[in-house]
Amino acid sequence: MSQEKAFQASSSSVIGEASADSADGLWVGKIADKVLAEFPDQELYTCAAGISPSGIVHFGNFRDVATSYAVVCELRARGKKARFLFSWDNYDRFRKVPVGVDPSFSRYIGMPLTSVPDPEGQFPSYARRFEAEFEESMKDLGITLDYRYQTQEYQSGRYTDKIAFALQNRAQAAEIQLQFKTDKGNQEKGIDPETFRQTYFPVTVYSRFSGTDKVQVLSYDGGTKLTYRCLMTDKVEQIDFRETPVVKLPWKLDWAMRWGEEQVHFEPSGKDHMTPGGSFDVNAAFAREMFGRKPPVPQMYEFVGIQGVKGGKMSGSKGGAISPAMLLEIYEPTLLKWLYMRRSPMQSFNLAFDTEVYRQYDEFDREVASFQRGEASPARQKILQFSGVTQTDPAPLAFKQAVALGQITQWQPEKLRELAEKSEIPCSAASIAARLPKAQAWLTRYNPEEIIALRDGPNADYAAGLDDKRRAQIAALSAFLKGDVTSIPALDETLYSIPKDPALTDKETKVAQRGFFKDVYNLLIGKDAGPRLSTFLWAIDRAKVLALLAI
RNA sequence: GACCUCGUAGCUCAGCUGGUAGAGCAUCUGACUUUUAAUCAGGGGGUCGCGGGUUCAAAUCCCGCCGAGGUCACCA
Repeated sequence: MSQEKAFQASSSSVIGEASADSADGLWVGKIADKVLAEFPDQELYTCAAGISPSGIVHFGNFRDVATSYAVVCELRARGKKARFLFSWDNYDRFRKVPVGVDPSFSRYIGMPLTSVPDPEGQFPSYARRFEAEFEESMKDLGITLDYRYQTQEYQSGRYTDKIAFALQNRAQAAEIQLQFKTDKGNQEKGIDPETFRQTYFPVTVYSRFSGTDKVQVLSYDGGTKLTYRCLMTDKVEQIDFRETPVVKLPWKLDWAMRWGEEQVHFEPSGKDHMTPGGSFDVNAAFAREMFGRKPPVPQMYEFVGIQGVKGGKMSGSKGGAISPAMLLEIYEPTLLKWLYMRRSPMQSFNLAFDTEVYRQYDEFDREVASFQRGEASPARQKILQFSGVTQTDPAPLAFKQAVALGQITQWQPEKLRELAEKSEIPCSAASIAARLPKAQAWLTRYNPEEIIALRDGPNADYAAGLDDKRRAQIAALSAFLKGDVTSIPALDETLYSIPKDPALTDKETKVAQRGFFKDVYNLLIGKDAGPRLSTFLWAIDRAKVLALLAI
C-alpha cells in the first residue's frame, strides 16, 4: 500500500474505508489497511491477544485469538513480517471461587492466579491448569502463539522502571482516571475527586504477609521504595520493588504499558473493554498522555453464542463453561477456525452441540468443494486458506453419515470404509479417521437421544398390531437374511420387492413399501425411521436381527 | 444514563464502497424398475421491524421510533 492511500484509509476508530488492498471487502483486509495506515513501514508487526486464566478459558475468549490470528495471516499475505503475541494475565488477582471449586478456596481470593493451587492438584497452579488446556487446543488448531506469562514478566523485574514511572506520575494518572469517571458513579461509590487525587497510587501490591492484594499503599519515595499496610494482618513494611517484585500495575495502566513494551499494533477485545469510557479508552489515554505512544488499532468483537448444550451432561461442575477443547471434540480444527473467521468480528454467531452441527459441516464441505473447483470468490478463498484448508484436502465424509454409519460399524474406521465403498459413498480414509471420533463424541456425549440402538428383545407390543400379510413380509425378510446375502444392492432390491404385489398400483406399492420399512424399524430399533435399511441390515449383527424379527 | 449489535422466505442466515431481493434447510412437484436419517432436477414462498429524509435509484447512506440481546459507569 502506498503512503498516500494509507493516510486516506481513515483515522476513525472503527474499520476504515476500503482500499485497493481490501478489494475483496473482507473485514480482515480493512483492519490490515488500518494497521498499515496507523503504523506504516514497521519491521515487524505485532498482533496481540490476551486472557486472564481465571477459570476455564471458554470459547468466547477464543474469538480474541481468532480475530488477531486472521490479521496476522492477512499481514503476512501482504508480505509483512508479523508475530502473534499472547499474554496470559496470570498475575491478576483471583477474584472469586467458580462453581464446582471447593468453597474453601475463598481463602485465596486476592492472590495472584499463579499463587492459587490447582484444585485438582495436578498442575503447579490454578492458572496453569487452564492455560495448559488452552495451549493444547491452540496446538490442535495449528495456531502458533508467542506466549507471555505476566507473573514471570512482573517478577523478572522487566517492568520495574515502568512501575516507578507510573508512581512518579501518579498525579497525572489520577487525573486521567478521573476524566473517565462519571459524577454519578463517583457519588454512588462515594469517591471524592480531591481525596482520590491525594491517595491514588497506580499500583497493586501483593502483601508479603498475606499474599493478597488487600493492601493500602501509604507512601512512595520517588524511586523504587514503597510502604504499604497489609489490611489482613495490619502489618506495615517498606519494600524496594526492584528487589521484591510484588507490585503490579492495575489493568487500566498495565495494558497501555504493555502496548509500548511489546510494540503492539493490533489488538482485538470484547465489548466489555471497548465500551466508551471503558478500559480501552482509559488505557488509550494513558498510552498517549503518559507513555507518548499511539494505542494499537482496536477491534471490538461480539460474543459468540452456544446452542444445543443439554443441562447436566456438560461439565456442570464448572458452571457449564465450554472450552475450545470441548469444541474440538466435535469440530474439526479447520472448520472451527473457519466459523470464527468467516464473519466480521462484530457479527455474533452460534456454535452448536445439537443437530445444527450437521449444517455447519455440510456448509463447510460445500465451501471447500467450491474452493477446490476454483469457484470460490477471493474473499471466501482467503478465509478458507487462513483456516488451513488446502487445494488437496481429501474428500470429506459428511458428518451426518459419520454419525449414522459410525454407529452401525461400532466406530471402526476400516469397517466404515468398507461400508462406504459398498454403498458407493465417496469419501477419503483420512476424512473418516478425522471425523469418526468427532461424530462419536457428538453422539454419545452430547446427543445420546439420537443414538440408534437395537432393541434388547422383540417388540411384542408393536408385533401385536401387525396383520398376517405384514407378518408374512417380515418372515420373508428373515428367510432372505438366513440365506447368503451377497451384496448391499441385492439386499436393497429384496427389501423393495418383498412388499410388492401384482394387484397393487404403483402408488399403492409405494405405500406398502413405506409401511414395511416402518415395521422393520420398529421391530429393530423401536422407531418409525432409521438409517437406510440395506446398509443397516448389512452391517449389524445378523443373529440379533433374526431374533428381533422372529415374531 | 451512555454506547454497541441484531431485526431480510417457516427455520438459520448471506447480501462488501446504493442499481430490478439470495443460499442452505424445511415444504411442494417430478425422475431414478426404489416417498428408507445417502441422489438429481424444478417450483412456490419475502410490503428486507416501523416512519421520515438524501438520491434518477436504498435492504444498503442519514434521522427518529419500536422490539430483542449485550457492555460500561466497581474490578479485570
